[in-house]
Amino acid sequence: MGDYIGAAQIGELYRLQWDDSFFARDAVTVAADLIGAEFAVSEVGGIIVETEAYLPDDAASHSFTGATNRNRSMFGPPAHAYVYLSYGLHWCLNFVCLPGSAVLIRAIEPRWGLETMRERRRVSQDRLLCSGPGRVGQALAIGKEEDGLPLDRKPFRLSPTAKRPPVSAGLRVGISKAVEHPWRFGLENSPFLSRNF
DNA sequence: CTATCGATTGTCT
DNA sequence: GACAATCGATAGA
Repeated sequence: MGDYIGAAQIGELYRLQWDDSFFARDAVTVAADLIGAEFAVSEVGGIIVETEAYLPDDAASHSFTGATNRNRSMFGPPAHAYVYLSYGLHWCLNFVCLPGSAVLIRAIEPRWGLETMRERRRVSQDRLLCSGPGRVGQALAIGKEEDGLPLDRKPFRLSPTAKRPPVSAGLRVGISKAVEHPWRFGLENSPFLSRNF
């Protein structure tokens, strides 16, 4: 537990603390603060460039109607993974924040393990390796086994950036309920976004 | 570039 | 039985 001070209060000298206290906050704030962070699974990964927040009181959230077998880890401790299967095909990764809330990792700028990612993804351009939540799951080999694992230990590596990057905000993608909230965040003008803002 | 559509299966009503 | 926090292919402008 630490003395994390919100980014808004101390500007560029933020993220003094990178532990449970970072995630035990409003998921919308966490989603914005994660842009620019380094993230890897077994040494394969890069820079988080796109996220979305999902809240307990949010009709688009898997947690909206309460705890079930699928969303159990969303109600577990913060700073753990929540992994679900999307459309019966794509494994998607979230970081759990306060109970019933999480941040979906939507895109990563590939930086480490590029060859491994290319073998797993088999796409023509590197910009397509991790530009979408399902693509992130495939490139980083996320599956059911990662559901509920703590983020501060292997196979994960997560670390802050030295300074706050320019962040864009917009509407969340691919949902049919609670569409009006601007809870999607991205690294401004990044070529590795799932789509532009 | 945008629009549309099929794939595929765990989960919940 | 319906639906889904998606993706890739394809057709057309």
